[in-house]
Amino acid sequence: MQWTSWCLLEPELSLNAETLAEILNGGQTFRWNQTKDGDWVGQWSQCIARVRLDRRGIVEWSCPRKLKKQVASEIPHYFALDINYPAMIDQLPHRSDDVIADALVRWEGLRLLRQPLGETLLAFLCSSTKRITQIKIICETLANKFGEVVIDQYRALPTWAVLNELSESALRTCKMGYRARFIKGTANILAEQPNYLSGIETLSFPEARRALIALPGVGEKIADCVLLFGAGRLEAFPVDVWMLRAMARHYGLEGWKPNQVTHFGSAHFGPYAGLAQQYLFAGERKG
DNA sequence: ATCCAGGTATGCA
DNA sequence: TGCATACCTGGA
Repeated sequence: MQWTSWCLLEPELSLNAETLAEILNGGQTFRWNQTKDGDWVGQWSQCIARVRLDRRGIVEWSCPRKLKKQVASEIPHYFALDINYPAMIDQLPHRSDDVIADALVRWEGLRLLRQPLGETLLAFLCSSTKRITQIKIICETLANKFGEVVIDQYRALPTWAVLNELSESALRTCKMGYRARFIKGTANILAEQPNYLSGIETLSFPEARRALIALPGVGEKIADCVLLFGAGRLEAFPVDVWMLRAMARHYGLEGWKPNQVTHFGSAHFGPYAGLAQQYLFAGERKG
């Protein structure tokens, strides 16, 4: 396959290799893999792209020639280059909170990708009690078995319409176990209510969260992940076991329940709590 | 080998 | 409302 030459992402994104790995392979997306030269290759919707750092630590990208037009127009949105990160980061309580202040330095340049809502929902429905590597394998298997070819061996994740045509046992061949029932149930609802997902974008945060939780297999944690990673709702503060550990350690919240921690997070970090969550999460995984 | 994982739904106090 | 327990199974 023919790839375009490398170009800089604009406006420029400056970060170190560890932070780039955290963005692409830290658990917000499951569709990026590192090649032997250290480049990253990833997919979202009908896009395929490569990403790497230049000598100065600035992110550059390339894509299959045939997709140049589409990827060029979508990649700025995907990497949220139109979002004013310095302004958002400045609204986090870094002046009074050394934990977040340190994390902002340690993971400078960390950001939330803006992923397609349907794909984000699918990936996180597969995520319960699974490690990142396993979630990636499930997504890859789903794409390989049931996804549409984009180019050559690259296949997109199956659409919800396609998923709705599959049997639970067909889904189980993708190594997802009991999660197949949830995907089947959700696919059924989305097929009967074609505007369900797009409608979520128009709802207030609490309403959107409730609408997601109404889907089988979606609880509070997955709903918050879908809102944060797939709907640009930066006030979402997903709390999983990692975040429970991080918040217990840094803020003395030993023994708190997940929804108590969610409440603490939004009260303490404010409208961009999800961004703070991402910084703390990176630190908890990597120390 | 065998154990457990980035949760959710369900049933029972 | 709150807390156990089952649910699948691949990969560490």
